[in-house]
Amino acid sequence: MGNGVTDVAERFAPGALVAVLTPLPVERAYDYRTGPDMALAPGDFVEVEVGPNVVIGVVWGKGAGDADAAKLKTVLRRLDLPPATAALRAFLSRAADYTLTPLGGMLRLATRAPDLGRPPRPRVVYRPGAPAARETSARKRVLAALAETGGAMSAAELSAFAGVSAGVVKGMAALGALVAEERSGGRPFAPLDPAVAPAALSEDQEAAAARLRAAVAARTFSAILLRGVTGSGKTEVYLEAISECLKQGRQALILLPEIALTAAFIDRVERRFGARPAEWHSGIAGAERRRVWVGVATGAARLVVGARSALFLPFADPGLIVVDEEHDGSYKQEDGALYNARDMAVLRASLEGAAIVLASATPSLETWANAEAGKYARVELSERFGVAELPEVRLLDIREEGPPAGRWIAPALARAAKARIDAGEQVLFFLNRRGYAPLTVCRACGHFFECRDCDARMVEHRFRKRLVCHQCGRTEPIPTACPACGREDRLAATGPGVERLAEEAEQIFPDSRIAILSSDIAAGAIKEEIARIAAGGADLIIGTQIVAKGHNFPLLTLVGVIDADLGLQGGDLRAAERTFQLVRQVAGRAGRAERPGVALVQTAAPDHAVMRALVSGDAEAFLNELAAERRRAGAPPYGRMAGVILSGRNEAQVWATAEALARADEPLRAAGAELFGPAPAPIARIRGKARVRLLVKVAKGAPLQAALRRWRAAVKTPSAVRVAIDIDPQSFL
DNA sequence: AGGTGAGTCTGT
DNA sequence: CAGACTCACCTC
Repeated sequence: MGNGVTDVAERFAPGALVAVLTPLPVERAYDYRTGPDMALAPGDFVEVEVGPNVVIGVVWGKGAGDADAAKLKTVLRRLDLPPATAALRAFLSRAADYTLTPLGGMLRLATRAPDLGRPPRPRVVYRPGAPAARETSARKRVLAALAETGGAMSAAELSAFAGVSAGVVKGMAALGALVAEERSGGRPFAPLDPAVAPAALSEDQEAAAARLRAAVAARTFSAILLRGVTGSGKTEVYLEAISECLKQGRQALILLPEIALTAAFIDRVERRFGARPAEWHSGIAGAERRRVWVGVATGAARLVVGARSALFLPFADPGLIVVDEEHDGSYKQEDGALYNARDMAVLRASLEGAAIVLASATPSLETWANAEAGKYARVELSERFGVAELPEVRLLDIREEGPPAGRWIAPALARAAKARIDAGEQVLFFLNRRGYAPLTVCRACGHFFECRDCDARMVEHRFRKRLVCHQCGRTEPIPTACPACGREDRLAATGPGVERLAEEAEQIFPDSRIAILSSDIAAGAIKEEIARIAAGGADLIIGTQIVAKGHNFPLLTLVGVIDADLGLQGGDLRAAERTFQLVRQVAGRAGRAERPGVALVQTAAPDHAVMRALVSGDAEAFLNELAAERRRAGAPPYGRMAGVILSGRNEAQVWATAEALARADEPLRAAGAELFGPAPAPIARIRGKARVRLLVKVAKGAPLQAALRRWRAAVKTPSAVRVAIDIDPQSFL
């Protein structure tokens, strides 16, 4: 296979040389000797020493035999965990090759759970024992709870389920009315039952569901773009595919772009399948994290709902991966390795022989192009389920009918909003800017506040009474006097943020209930706040892009996009695409119930292709236009790119390194690639580190990674300068 | 990642 | 010229 992954069932006898991969940032597996009384096979989890530390490892195959025999150590022990499957090992290898990440770093992503080397603590569960002397009502409830769930439960589960105190359970155990029993393994995963609440599907949805079911039933790799406008019921449709996958006895994974969405989504799965799926993201920690990891590996956990890191879980036999909101930028991020979870999900599905569903109302150009090229099947949901049309989108040219200076709500928008609120409906003002104002200037001397550590302005957050850097999160109090000229009370907020917008809205709509939704709200409180608003707890919602993602507000009929041009600035390759996706998604929040929705989009560029596409609603034409443009420019997905960001504390050294890399570009030219730069990165300094970027561009199909690897190996770069290579960059920040 | 041993800066 | 501190290097 060329990636060092062995398919044949090799066994390694005591004393044999085995290659063991550890979750350290190293490129390859190291050789160890199999311990006495130890038989190992590829994929086995083991414990080994690396230097002075004991770490977890995976038997990757036969030892290479190239290490100094005197240095060879012996595998300490084989761990009692299900072995890493050949498919998982192949996935880690291929993902490492693709993203230019050390192989060990990929294994680290796949073993991010605590105490994998320790055997799990046995669980004490209770079952009914001898009849109790006195049958109190609390005791009856405990026994009824056991009868109802048909099994044994831990003390904590039992008291919660029966609604009694822990003391009741303890007392019954002491009397012998409950018998304690030790069980190995953690709390079991409740079985998901497809028959609990089958969805009532429209004809359109049923046709789509049938195609997804067939893809899952085929038990081979296939990729499907599931496209449906907001409100078309995509989720119900792909839950049918999940249902089929569960019937096939295979596991399924649903990836969501944000943790904030998982809680509500899990409730929804519970309603459909009668039990909660396993949940995986950075907020799941400790014993629960371990339980899910092991459950996924043994196959006990049948369905996982999680953030991008869930893609690296050690599934025993996955049959379906769903990437919801596949166009979402948060699938591409740095957590140890730079990877796009959507692309890696396709790779994993192909290696696992699984189906993959990429769901979106506004697919990314990459996915759309793959569907156009016939690589992905295309399943469309055209109707909005039980709803009127997609909201009508109208542009408000703020150059002609804009608000007065220092104000952001145009009179026409204010009038429309007032009419809706008076009719008892909800209105949403969307502004993708947190805080009060993006810029604070001294009117006396022109001084403005910049972050000490970043090339970025400090943003005023008036509610918190702080200036905040949105790059590094640093905060400082808002001074009353200008630190440059010392004049008092001359500092002026410039430009809009959601907080300032709320202030303006309060003046226009003094009798309305206004709610702000932004990521500044604590993660735990967001779910309740959304529920409160959805139930009619506010007349006017003012929100950042957090409102664009998957929340339903049934009373909402008017969306006002305050500054549609915001995302178009900065000359980013995907600016137009992202603006279209975001505004369209936000607009789609309006008009869920029988009332049709309207979106009023404030722009100073009404002739821009994005704005025209938003009005016409013709996404297909817009994508065709974008595709033609990218094809001409040889840009992704019709050409390939890699972004290279160099960063370090010493600016001169960072530049010198970038220039040295730029001079040594023969390996790149040999592969037909072009190198651009060095240039200062758009954010030239973050957390005190200077940032310089290079860009590598090559025709589609050229060996980009191999060329990059040769290039990097040819230039010796100082370790004080970090060189991050981003394959298929999403943005150039 | 995390430890080590060499190289380097600071203060005498 | 000693002692602390930073940083490149290695891990089978």
